[in-house]
Amino acid sequence: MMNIGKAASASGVSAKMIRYYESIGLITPAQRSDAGYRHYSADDVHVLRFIRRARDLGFSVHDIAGLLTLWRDQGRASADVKRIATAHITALQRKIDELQGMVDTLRTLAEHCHGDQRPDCPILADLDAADGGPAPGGSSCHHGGSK
Amino acid sequence: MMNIGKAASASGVSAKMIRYYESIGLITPAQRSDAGYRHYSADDVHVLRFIRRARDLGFSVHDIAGLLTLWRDQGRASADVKRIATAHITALQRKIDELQGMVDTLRTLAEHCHGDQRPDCPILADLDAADGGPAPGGSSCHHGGSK
DNA sequence: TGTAGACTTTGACATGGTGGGAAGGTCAAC
DNA sequence: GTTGACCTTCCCACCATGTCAAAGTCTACA
Repeated sequence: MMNIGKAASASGVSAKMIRYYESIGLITPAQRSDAGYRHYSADDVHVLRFIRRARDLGFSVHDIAGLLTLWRDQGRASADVKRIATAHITALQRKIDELQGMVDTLRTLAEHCHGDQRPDCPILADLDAADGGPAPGGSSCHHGGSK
Repeated sequence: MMNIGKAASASGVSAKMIRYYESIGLITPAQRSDAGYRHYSADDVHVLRFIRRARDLGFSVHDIAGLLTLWRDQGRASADVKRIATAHITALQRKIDELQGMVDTLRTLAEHCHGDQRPDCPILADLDAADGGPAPGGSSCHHGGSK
C-alpha cells in the first residue's frame, strides 16, 4: 500500500488527477489511513495505468468509464470494446480532417504571402473578405479603426 | 447602426461571443444607446467577420488580437502576418500528428479485434499493459475489481 | 523529545472559448 | 396599454488539468 504521491509516480497519473477521477466516480474511493491519507494497492495503480494509457489515446473520461466497466467484465463481448474504439477513431479522424482543412488553407495563403516589409498580404486579404459579402469601408486592407 | 442581434447574424458571431470579445478587449467597446443597448456599424460587423473567419481557421483569440492590429496597421510588414500564420500552421500540424498517432494505434488494435461475442480483445489488452511494466494481480484481462 | 522537511488533505481559482439561463429593462408593433 | 421580441448584466457549466494556500501528518535525524 502506498500514498497518493507514490501511486501517481507509479502510474503516470498526477495526484491531482487521481483525486479528480475519484471525485467524479471514475475510480472507486481509495482506502484511507486513520489520518485520512489515501492508500493504493498495486491493483489500484494498475487501474490508474489503464486510465493513463486510454487518456494518451485520446479517450474521454466518459469513454474510459465504459472501457473500465468492460475491462472488469469477464463476460464482455469484444464487439462492445470495438464499438467504443471505432467511434473514437471516427471522432478523431473528423477532428484531424477539420484541422487539416485549416492547415491546407493557411499553407496556400502563406505560400502566396511574400513575407517581407511590404504590407500587401493575401492572408489578411482572406480574413478580410473571405465570405465575399459587402466589405464596407474599403475592400481589402486599410482599416484605420472603425470606431 | 444595428443592435447586437443583428450584428451577430450579419457577422456569424453570436451575441454572447461579441460581448465576450468586448469584455476581453479583443474589440473596442460598442457605442451605446441611451438605454444602454450596444450599437454596431457596418464596419464593426466587418471586424467581427474578420474574427469569425480567423476563428474558423483555428487562430486563438490571442493570435487574432495580433492579426487585427496588423490588419489595421497600414504600414505593417507582411512578414509579421506570415510569422503568426506559419507558427499557427506548425501548432496545428503538431496537433494533427498527435491525433494521427492515436488513430494509427487504435486502428491497428481495432483491426486485430474480432469484435464478436468473445471477451478476448487486443484493445483492452493494450490498455491493460501497454507500458510493459509489472501487471500486478493478473497479467492482461480478468480484473474483477481491485478493491 | 523536538524539529525540519517532505508529504497529504481540502478548497478555491484559472485556463479557453462557448453555451445556457435567470432577473429585469427596452422597444416596436398593434 | 399590452404583448412579445429584444437587450442588459451576472452566474454557472463544460473538460481535463494546473497552481496555490492553509493546515494537518508522517519520517528521519539529532
